[in-house]
Amino acid sequence: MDWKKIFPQFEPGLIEVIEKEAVQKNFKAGEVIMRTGQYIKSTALVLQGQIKIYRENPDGGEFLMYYLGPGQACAVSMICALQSETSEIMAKAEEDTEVLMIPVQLMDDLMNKYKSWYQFVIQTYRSRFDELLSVVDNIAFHNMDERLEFYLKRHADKTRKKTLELSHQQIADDLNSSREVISRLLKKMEQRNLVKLHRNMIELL
Amino acid sequence: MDWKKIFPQFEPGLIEVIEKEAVQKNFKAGEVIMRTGQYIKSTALVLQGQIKIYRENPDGGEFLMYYLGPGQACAVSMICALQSETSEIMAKAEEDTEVLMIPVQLMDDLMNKYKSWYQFVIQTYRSRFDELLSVVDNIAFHNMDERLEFYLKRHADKTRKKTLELSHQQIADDLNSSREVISRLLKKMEQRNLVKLHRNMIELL
DNA sequence: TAAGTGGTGTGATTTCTGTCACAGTGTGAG
DNA sequence: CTCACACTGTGACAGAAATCACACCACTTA
Repeated sequence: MDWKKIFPQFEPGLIEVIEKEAVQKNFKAGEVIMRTGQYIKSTALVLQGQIKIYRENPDGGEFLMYYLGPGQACAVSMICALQSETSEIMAKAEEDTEVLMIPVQLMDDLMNKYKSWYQFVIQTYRSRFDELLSVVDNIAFHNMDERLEFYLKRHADKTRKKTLELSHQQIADDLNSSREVISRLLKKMEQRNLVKLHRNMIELL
Repeated sequence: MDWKKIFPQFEPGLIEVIEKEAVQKNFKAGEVIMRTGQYIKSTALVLQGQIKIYRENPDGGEFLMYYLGPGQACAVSMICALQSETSEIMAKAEEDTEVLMIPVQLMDDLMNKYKSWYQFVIQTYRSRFDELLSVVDNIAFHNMDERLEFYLKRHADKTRKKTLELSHQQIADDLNSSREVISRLLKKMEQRNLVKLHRNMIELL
């Protein structure tokens, strides 16, 4: 896998260090990559696939915030002042996924030595921040029907498919809602000719 | 006003630049400091007072995300790749407030030259990010009664007063709810002996 | 083929929230 | 003092969403 093509902005020295220190890991679709509360040992650069980033509630719920695709990275793990910080978020593979794991001990050094890394971190933090702002918009200002439409469109975008292989229960979990509510809203969308419903599959029109 | 005491971590060279280039501004309580969509011309360092940061909805609503106090800074304005970016948020003075305005043109330069500035930016971004995560928690997992309690406690913390000078309408606006709902929930809190209600004032017990 | 499992459709009910309506009540301006 | 106005309390109602209950269907496995 030629990961250098996915991060073309990285400078030669940086590439060398990553080549030496980073480890590639693969995850199957559905696998949990990072749990809430777990110690952060490395930063993940996504090479292939899609990762979903969740916020978890102590008493049971989970809530999908955003996706990470090829060329993107987990913002939270890039700036760990302490070595012993724990994760505020949960990450799950949406598709089969390849990531490059870089030990957090290197972060400070990379930031100081490699301008291209520094810019990557800054840009990552900024775009994740903006994404969080739209998440807040979504739940603060919109009802479940609009949030569902947004969810389906985004999922189609990220997976580059118009037929979404999702059960109503999975959608309800991601939106922190309940299966019945989602089923009913989807039926309404079908009546408005926005989607066509099948078993374990939703077709966007 | 001796702002250097509020940012003791800044190194001498950085202090010199800020001294030369920054402008101090004062805002009265209630005044809007930055509007959504406005061009960002400078980054604000808070010296005194409290600033509330809002997310706005195109059709009317606003939603309080977090506060900025002395020693803190607006994360969004610190990393402006382009000179011509517009603000994604709205900022309003909660109390009478003093801020130091640093032109955004200097940002790149400061980041490269002054390690203490660089660390300040990184740390600012990180804490604002964490704060946004708890905002998401709040609205994704909690009902209005819990959100109201959180709101009151935080307001008391930030203003360092146990008697909050707020009308029910103001609270409703900050929570993107309605006055009647807040009135009723406050009454319930009063019955549970959590607060005592007065005109334009809420006493925390 | 029969039984079991997970996914889906749908009604009934309840809780939470937003909206409308309106009545008091404290405060400040004139 | 009195009038206007903003703030507060409350009832009635509507809609959104969660929950419970149950029927039905598609697919797998024995």
